[in-house]
Amino acid sequence: MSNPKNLVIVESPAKAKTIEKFLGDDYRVMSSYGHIRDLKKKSFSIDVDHDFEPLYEIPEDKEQLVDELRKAAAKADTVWLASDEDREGEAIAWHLYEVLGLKPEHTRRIVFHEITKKAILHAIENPRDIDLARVDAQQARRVLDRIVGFELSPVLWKRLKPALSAGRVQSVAVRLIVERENEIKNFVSEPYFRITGTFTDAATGSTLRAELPRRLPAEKDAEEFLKACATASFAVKSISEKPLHKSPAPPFTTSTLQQEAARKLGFSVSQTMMVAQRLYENGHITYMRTDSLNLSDDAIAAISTQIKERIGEKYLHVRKYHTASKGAQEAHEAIRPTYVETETLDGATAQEQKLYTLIRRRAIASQMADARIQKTTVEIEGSGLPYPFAASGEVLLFDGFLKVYAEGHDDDSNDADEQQTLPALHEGDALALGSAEATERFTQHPPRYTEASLVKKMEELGIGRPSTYAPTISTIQQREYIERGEREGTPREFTTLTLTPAGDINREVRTQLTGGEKGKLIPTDIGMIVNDFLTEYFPDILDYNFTANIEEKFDEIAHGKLPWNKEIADFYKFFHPAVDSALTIQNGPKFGERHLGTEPGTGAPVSVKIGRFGPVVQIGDAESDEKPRFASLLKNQSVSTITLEEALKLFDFPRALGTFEDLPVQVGIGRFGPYVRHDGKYVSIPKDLPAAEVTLDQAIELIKAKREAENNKTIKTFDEEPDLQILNGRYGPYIAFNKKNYKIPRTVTDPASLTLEDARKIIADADAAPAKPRRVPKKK
DNA sequence: CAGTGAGCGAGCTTCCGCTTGACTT
Repeated sequence: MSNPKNLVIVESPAKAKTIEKFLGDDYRVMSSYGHIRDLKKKSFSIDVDHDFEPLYEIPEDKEQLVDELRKAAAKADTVWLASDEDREGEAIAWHLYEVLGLKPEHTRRIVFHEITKKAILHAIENPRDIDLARVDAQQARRVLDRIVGFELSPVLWKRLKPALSAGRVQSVAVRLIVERENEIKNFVSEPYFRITGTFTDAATGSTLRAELPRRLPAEKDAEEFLKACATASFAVKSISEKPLHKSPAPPFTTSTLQQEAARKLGFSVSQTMMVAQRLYENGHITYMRTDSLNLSDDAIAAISTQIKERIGEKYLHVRKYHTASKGAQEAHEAIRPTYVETETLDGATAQEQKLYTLIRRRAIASQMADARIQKTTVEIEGSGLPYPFAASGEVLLFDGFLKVYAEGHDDDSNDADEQQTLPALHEGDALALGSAEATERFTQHPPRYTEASLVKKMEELGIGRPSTYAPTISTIQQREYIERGEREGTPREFTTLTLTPAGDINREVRTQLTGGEKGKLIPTDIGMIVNDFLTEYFPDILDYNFTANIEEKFDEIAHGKLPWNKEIADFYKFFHPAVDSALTIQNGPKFGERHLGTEPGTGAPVSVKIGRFGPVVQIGDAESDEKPRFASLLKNQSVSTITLEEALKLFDFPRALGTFEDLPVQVGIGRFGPYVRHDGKYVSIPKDLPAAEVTLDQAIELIKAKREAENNKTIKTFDEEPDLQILNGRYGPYIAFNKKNYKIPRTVTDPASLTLEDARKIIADADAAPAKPRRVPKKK
């Protein structure tokens, strides 16, 4: 192997591979894989008494890498530190410099914001020194986060429950979700009526839909209005036309990619990042953790060619986008395809192809012309009616960027009026009413956050970075501060009034599903109580503007106007005393504890609070002679809403119901919720059946159903291979073998017909298939 | 995904931001 004179170090190995191609044999390109040194993992590692000096260490899993970098650096004449130009990148360069023992005369710091040959060569010709002020800003950021995290978390352990956590970013994310939930709880939904009608142009016979722009508050108003419609004569009162321009959205950043992939592809935030990572590693897209909207000149040129050749010259409109989001550091480009002309990826999974197509179309659309739309609004007046109807229609004059890409919307309301094309009309034209209907609607509470809309909000507030959005969301779920909702929605009745041709009102009550919570983020009891605690004792840290304000200080540090440890000292002066006072437990109830009353008979106090293992009801107290008794809350119960009656019922378990087949039947509550126990077997009680009210008959039903399922479980076994079974599971038939389960391909219509050879082949194919995508590690 | 089924506990837990593998559940 040749011995290159130059060593270039970048952060990402995929980037290293690309850059190596641009530089000649004289250059070796290696990757640092992000940070190579950090504060010690387990200890506080900040010397508060000596200017907050940080104690750094090389994490164990980085030692080998650092070793290799050291060796390569020793051999090279010049080491080029090419980490990103943001705060973290500058710090990485500095840590490399320190750890590798580099000398100024052999070291160059270079930066580039796009991975093009031109940009790299330009960077090599324009080296600079490490920007120590910027490094200090990073140290301040790092030290502040450690102080906040490692001083706040133990307060929670002591005051609420062990193993909880708090931090500058995660605690604010939880706060957003808790406060939204409180808004929803306090929201009073009010019904109103919306009137729609269809009209026919008396002259031409063409029809149009119109609606009353105002809501009518009560059913009787709606009814009166409809009745008046029956006898009214209608005519066009006015027509207004206005041209609209719609501009394309900028190319993707991490946060907008996560939002669109959620809306259009149904991906979770972490799923999007995993798929994007694969696309990046395979060279299909640029870096996926970015807050930049910038596209390189080369990319714009390639996209322009693509638009001119494939879509048409009049669709081209070159645009430069500038980042508006708070705290953006723009070390990279926006997310775009590396080769925009590539439409279909070879060997990509369906998910990869879908995400790639989304990225590609969005990037292309960002360089396309505005769409032009003619919007027409027609007012329709009815004689004797207090308010006119309005009909609106859109005509697409020029599709522009919409030809390739239209951005998704968050609102899941079904109020969105579909567009129609209006017939040609003139003022004064007489119209005949075809039908008219009043529909009851309800004012909507603000929507719960989804993962993606939470990311959007976090970005607006400047909390978190592209590399941390997905991990933060999984942290607050692992801590059980929030959970993803599972409910499909609850049915709600609404009234419709229809005007009949005879002029009568036809009243009908219908049902719709409302308030679906699938995938929405909902705070748990622990999340709410931790948030109450933190906002009470640490309002400054939980302030939505805390990060934005402190970022201004970091900027001053980065510009050399403020020593970093001075800033940290100022912060610590107010923060640490707050920690001390939050640690002091005053006498009285535990934080978040609610007293529900007393137990009938004994008179012992009954309270509910967060215990060592989560929400728990306690009867009695430690001071009395009787030992207190405990019972955990059920999944659907909450510390804030549980009643004394419900709490007492939890102590009825395990409850004997009687006997079945001469053996006792019991109802108990286990780790996974309520269950029926009989003959050494357990049967889960369905969620919609209150465990406290299960009767013996119901329990026997459940036991029989379980037996039935057991009987149907085995589809086929093989004498030659007893370990291999074809079974019927909750999700259909599957093959069980060696403690592992295998999906049966859809092409097999009758699993019972599978032979041992068939089954073995399915197993072999599954084992040979590429490793399954990594799953988010579960909490231990 | 494919099944589970305590107990209020003695030695732990925790931050944010950079970046990818190496583990078998």
